[in-house]
Amino acid sequence: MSIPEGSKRRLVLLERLLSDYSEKTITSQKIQQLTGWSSAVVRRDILNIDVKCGATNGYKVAELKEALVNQLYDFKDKEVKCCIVGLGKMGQRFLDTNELYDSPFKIVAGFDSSVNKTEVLSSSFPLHPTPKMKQIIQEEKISYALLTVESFEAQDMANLLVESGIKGIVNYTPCVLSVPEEVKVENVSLLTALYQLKA
Amino acid sequence: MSIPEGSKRRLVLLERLLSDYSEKTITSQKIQQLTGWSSAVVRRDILNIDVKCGATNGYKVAELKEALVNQLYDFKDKEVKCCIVGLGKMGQRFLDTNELYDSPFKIVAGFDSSVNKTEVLSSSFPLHPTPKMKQIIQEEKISYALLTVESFEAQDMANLLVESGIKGIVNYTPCVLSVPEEVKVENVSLLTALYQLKA
DNA sequence: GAGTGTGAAATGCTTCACAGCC
DNA sequence: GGCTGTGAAGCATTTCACACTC
Repeated sequence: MSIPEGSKRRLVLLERLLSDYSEKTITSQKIQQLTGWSSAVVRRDILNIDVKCGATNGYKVAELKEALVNQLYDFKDKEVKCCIVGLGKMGQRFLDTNELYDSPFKIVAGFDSSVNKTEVLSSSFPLHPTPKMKQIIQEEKISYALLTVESFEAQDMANLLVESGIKGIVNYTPCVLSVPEEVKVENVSLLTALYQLKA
Repeated sequence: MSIPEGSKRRLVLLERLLSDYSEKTITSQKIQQLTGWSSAVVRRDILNIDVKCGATNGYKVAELKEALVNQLYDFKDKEVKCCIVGLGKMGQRFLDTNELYDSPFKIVAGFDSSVNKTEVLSSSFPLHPTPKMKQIIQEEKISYALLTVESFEAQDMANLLVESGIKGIVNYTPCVLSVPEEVKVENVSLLTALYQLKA
């Protein structure tokens, strides 16, 4: 049984929400109040994951959260490897980020076409020139990429990532990437986000 | 006539796509190839905006793009004002960004709870302590905010933004924000994006 | 009694298929 | 002839409403 797209999007956010929810239980109405999704939608969404933890007085937060994590994400590997592609200003900010601290995700490599960048910059993980990308992604079994290159090379780098077997791309460029269906893309460029808000 | 949610999301991306498309015309099939949306969906989406520019040999790119911009966004003001809320590491990177260069959006103010930050940091736009936020957002008619504070104060700052009359928030925190229906939120935190990819 | 879990109805979105147009 | 524009059918999601559980 595959979970519908919209439902999945909400469930991921629900998991995020529960991560900093301090009560022991939560009702679908409370979730409605916090998120704006109708309580009926919330109950349907939760029906999509295989859990019975809410027969009365709302859902048990801990159980619900655990079920979400188990069924939404498949974390048999404790560590999910990521890499940065593009070490200009946009990419450099991830060199010493702690945004992923305490999460299953970990940045394990950086790439840039300019050898200058990869040699001069320093970080807690190795930096490589682009020609080594495919080899390293495959050897290290890197799952996801942060695409932080300039627009003009965004699609080329995306192609290279696809060819390397990447599973998903967090797209920091304002470009619309063309990738095969099995590769997922999340568009997070500031410009695109602002256009989405305004529309 | 209000454009459905999913359709709107695609149309914004279509506008982005056309922005760096060099041919004079484009067919729905070509768009399908580039984006993965079926050509029928593309034609339906375009039906939602009021334009007839494709009777043969595909759509005229220039006309289509113009119609998209006109009907998706309401740019009677040439400049759409934005502000940064939170001037820690996450926010500082926007102090000298050129990501919005050549776009209608412009960052015109920054806020932080620490007077230390607002006085020491320098940027091309003024930085203010949080207590002045409401006043300045209203005086300057700021439409959108980039929320780059730490998680623990994310919801409080969101509340303050709502109270100030903000129209939308680009949410760089991994928190799920509770805001009234009329305020839009785009979630672009790295962590949330990675979870969305994995689900 | 309050709130979930879930058939069944209502709605909305996507696909189909084809007439019409350049 | 190729491609759009669009009714109508098909499918998916959301809402409703209520039996059921604690």
